[in-house]
Amino acid sequence: MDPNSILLSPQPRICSHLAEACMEGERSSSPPELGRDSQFPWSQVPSPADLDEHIQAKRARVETIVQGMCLSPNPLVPGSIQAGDTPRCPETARERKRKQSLPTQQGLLIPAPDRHQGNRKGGPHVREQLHLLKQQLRHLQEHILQAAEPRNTAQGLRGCGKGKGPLSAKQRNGCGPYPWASSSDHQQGSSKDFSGAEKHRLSEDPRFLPSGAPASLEILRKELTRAVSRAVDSVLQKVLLDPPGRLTQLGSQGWVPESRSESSPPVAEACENPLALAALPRRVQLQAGVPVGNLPLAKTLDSSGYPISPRMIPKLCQGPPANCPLTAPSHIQEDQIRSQLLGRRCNNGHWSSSPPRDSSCQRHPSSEPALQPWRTTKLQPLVLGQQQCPLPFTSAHLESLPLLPSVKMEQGGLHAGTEALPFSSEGLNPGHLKKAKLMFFFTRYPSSSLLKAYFPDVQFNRCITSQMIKWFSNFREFYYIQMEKFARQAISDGVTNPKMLVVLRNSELFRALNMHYNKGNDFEVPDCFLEIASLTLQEFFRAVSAGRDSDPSWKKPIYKIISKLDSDIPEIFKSSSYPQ
DNA sequence: CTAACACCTG
DNA sequence: CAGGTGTTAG
Repeated sequence: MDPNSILLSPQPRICSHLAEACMEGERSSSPPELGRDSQFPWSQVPSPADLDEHIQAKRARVETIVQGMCLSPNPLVPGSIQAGDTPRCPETARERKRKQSLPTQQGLLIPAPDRHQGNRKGGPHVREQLHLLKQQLRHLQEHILQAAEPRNTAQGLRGCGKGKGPLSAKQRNGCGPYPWASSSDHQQGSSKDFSGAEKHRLSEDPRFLPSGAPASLEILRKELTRAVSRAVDSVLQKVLLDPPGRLTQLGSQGWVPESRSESSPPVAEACENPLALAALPRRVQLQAGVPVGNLPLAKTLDSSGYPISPRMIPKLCQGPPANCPLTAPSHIQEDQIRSQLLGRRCNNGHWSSSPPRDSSCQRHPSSEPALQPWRTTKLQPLVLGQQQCPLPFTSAHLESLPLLPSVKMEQGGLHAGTEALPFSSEGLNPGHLKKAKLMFFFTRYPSSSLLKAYFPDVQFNRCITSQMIKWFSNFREFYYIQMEKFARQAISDGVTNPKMLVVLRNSELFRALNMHYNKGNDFEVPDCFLEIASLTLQEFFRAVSAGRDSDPSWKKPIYKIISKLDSDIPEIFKSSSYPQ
């Protein structure tokens, strides 16, 4: 058994890049600069003594962690490494400062396969719910209208429905006219009169308010809007989420002996189900940023890789083409070599509502048979189209709903009617934390402005902002610790080629991360995250292998690289009620 | 001075 | 995860 074959690369689904320009702007304008120390003092040589102490301490810490791992078999990839062969577990490891309670409890994962709360019935059921919600909404609407009667009779609200006036424009042209509609929504012909436009007007057009309008009406209106937003969101989420087979393990096939890593066609193929996906409404395809696989990092390896086939740059939904960083050949100052990394940006984010049917499918670009699925080093890049990507459901649409009431009406109580969502009226709640964690899959270094954009229901102030920034800092800490830990583990396991280190969904590392950021697995971790994770792991591996870790600041270069790999976050996250 | 980051602790 | 600390940079 070749110790080098670890974690084989999953055929990443293509990530879509439908990004929203807005985010782009923010990000680019204020790239996550690792704090102020962008210069990476690693060049400065600390005093020996000092350095030693420092390193010792850190190493001890990591080793402690690693040691913990030693207790659990097959740290990297289940099956790839024998339980017993973790050769050297640092004997020096003491110093259990952090209680890194790495679960390792695979027990938790076991139930995963079947664990989806049976929401797979995305079809009729959901449709019904939606229909119902619509009716209710209509009733409410009528009530409101009656209240406001005096004024808007003239406008004839009824009629405005068809004029998808204002909103239609906003409705993400290109993404389909039914922004908030679920796949099944279209069909409901009748319900159509109650289009987003109508709702939009109702909630936004001030003209509908009786001039002298009782404040209560205003409040009612907002509440209604909000409730509707949430309702729609939740329904959509049900449809979109439905992760029936996520996480199903690939089993030991997760990795493949190096020897065949490049060419042998995976036997386990089996899964391409474009059809299923095709059925989805607007599949949003994605793109993937640049393959991470061959990051030639220090080696200048092939340049083959970024094949971003032009076809891929489709203008998918919203995103102004401009952002398709796919081709980004950016050359970065110092890390010219790693430039490729930087250019990539993946945005996909999908809840892959996973292919309705065979969920357990391993992602393989079915349409691109030519690519060798196993290629650990070349993460299958862009195979375009990809029905693979199960429809991320460009929330773009949704966003318009939930955000309608941009009005920051979080004036204290008043959300009486809505029990469910814990939307905040102040401060951060668990829901926000959860959302932040999921966002971490896309962005490791969110700017405060980005956070503000994605947490519309939060009233930011210094404290809140700091707290959220702190969250991400903590997320990163955990992330990097894991990376270092696994990188060292790989080294001790005899891995020599960093390219062999790829984070797969069935790897221990992935589990650890997923457990931390996505407990419950109710979210499908985007492939781009796996790529970033793989890359991070490789970087740590290289650094440690090269003995760079003797430098007190050896991680900074890695941080810098990673900080540039944030992806765009799916629009749905902008919904204040997102994770529900 | 502040924001943001990393690192350490509890 | 929150606190605390030290650092950097604007």
